[in-house]
Amino acid sequence: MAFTIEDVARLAEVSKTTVSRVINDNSNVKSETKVRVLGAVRELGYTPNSIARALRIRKSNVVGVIIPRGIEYVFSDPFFPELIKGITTVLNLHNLNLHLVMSNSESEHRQAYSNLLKTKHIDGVILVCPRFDDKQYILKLRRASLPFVLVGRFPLEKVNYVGYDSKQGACSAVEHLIRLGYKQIGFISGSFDLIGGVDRFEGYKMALERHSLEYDSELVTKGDWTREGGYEAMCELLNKAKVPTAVFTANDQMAVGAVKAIKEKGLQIPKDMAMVGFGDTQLASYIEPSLTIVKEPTYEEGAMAAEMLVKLINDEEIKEPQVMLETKLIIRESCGSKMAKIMKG
Amino acid sequence: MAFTIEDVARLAEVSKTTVSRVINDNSNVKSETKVRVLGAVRELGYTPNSIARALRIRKSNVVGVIIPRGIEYVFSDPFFPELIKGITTVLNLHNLNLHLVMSNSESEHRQAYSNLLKTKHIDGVILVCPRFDDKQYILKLRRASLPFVLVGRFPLEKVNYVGYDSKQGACSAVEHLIRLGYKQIGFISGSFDLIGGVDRFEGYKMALERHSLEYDSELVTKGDWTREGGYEAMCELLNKAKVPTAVFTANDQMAVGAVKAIKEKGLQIPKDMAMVGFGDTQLASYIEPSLTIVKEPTYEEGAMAAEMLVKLINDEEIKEPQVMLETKLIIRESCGSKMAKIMKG
DNA sequence: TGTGTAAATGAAAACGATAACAAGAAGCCA
DNA sequence: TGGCTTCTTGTTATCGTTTTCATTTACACA
Repeated sequence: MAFTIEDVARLAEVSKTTVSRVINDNSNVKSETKVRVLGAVRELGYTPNSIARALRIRKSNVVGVIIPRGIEYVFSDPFFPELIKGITTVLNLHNLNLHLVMSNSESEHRQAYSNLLKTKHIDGVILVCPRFDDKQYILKLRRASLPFVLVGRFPLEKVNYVGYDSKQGACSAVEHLIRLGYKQIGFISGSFDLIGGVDRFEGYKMALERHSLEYDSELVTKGDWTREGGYEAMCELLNKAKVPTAVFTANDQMAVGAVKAIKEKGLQIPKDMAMVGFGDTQLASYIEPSLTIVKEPTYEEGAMAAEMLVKLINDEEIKEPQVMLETKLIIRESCGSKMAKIMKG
Repeated sequence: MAFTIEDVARLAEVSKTTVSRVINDNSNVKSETKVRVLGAVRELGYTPNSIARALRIRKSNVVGVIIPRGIEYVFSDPFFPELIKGITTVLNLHNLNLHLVMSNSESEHRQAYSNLLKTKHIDGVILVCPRFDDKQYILKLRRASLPFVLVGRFPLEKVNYVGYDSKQGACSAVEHLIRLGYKQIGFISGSFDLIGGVDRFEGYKMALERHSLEYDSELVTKGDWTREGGYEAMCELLNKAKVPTAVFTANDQMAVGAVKAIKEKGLQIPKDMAMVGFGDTQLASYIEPSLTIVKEPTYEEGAMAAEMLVKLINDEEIKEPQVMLETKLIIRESCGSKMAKIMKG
């Protein structure tokens, strides 16, 4: 069996308390004793039992990360790994462990939540990509007075989150098209159960408004974040009386589907139809033509969310409880902007 | 503060022991008492403190999943999410929690391991994609007599793993090309610090041998799993005196890079150069032409590894400690096999 | 009615650590 | 030397469960 603090104490001929002191704060222990204790620790290969410690100090050094059910369709490409990497990097720095909760159905999701709240073995929670209907769960977290941070903006007072400015990002994408001279700009939206879906739509409208272009619902189709959805949405747009000359899609997956539809129709990108996507998938840079996109700061989101949670757990003050990161427009071939640049120059 | 078993006991006017019995095994409790206890549990919204329980029963219901350092380059696309999904689905079924360890450097990796082994708060470990030099850690796990399962084949006696047959998969890819009539088949390998890198190379050679084609080192270049590496490796192949008419790449990322090199050279796929990749990335299906690939059974790997670990933890017998899953050849456009099929028919 | 067995319950110990408190040793100053 | 403070150490309680063991109650049977 593994050795306990008692074994160390016996070997070093001191009390458990002294051993504990040496291991933890080192306060007021004669250096001679300290040496003896550390020697015993080394000799036995002792490490504290983290569970016993967690029970006593009421702190487990574990944070839960909840990935919502059925979220795969948003997890285009490197989102998930990137986010987790951002989170773990920070957690590792603080010697915190990551407890990953991934649920594949609504009922699993509900159960995961209540387990997390009730079993009391978690110091805090990071909730990834909350949907509107996660509000109930978020309120539960709050009532349980468990520190938590959302990854993704959420429209609730005084809730801590790290998000990126989807609306602004979408707006900049559309403005990019407008600057290039496009006027009939279509939009393939995502679903509206995700905050990002709504924000991107608003960003689209904001850009139009800023440049005094009229919003025309004929140019807008609702997608569902998937490639197939993007394909169908684009087909729909192409069959309308008023066909856009440029399209902004709410994510990359749909953009890829849309590209397929455009090509099948015999149209060329960007000559006949310019495109901007949203996301940070490899896909976007590898299809032909490579897609101009609005890039999400995924790694940073994860890292900052983790940092914020660490502060919450340590009862430090949060200066900025609602962080909005900037998106970045990555210009590639799908808008013909290189040509445009030459024209400008 | 949260309620404890003592509060429930007081409310139900029984002892803690009885409450514990009701919650756990239900043995020998009068149904009348049981009702009273359950009522108290509900009234207080009591759930057991999992840490206290873990301390007492020496079982935490947590399994660690270790993702090696610097592995991103192997994590083409949906590998990581798919694998984790496979793992969590099974763990959820058994009410086990997932503790994710992701290390971004060798030192973090080493530390993560020793933490995991020492802090004794974990019932078992799943180690993803072990590299050859992980052997030391694997031996440590074994010495600690902590149940563990590897995801990915590992050449060590009596070690439990779930892998897929990389060699056979590679072989079938190359045989596919051979069947289509290609004789000068090039190979862009991965690095050899991963077992899969070696296996794929062997599969390549095995296919040649089976069909009495001579192995020619002129047709082989070493890549590094990345797109850039694939690009450069392909350039190298194209500049040799003896240029292959078909190429098998050890993963998709490199295939994509290779495609780029081929196109830049003005060659057409599959007319001038056929291609087969390895992996299960979206990328492969979306570049032009879509890539024929050998698909890894990622979800299944995760699920089966988790199942095996659960059995190990429960001291059940493992009938098959070393599972090799089958890969699947997905035929798309990059080999011109449609034409070939017509010719056959 | 007494006896033996099974069912139902509870008291106390244990899991392995830390915290609160107490107390002895040592140093300082008058 | 006595009294005070500071340093160092140990004893005991505690975190919230489960387990062991003992005890009480219920029931069947002679």
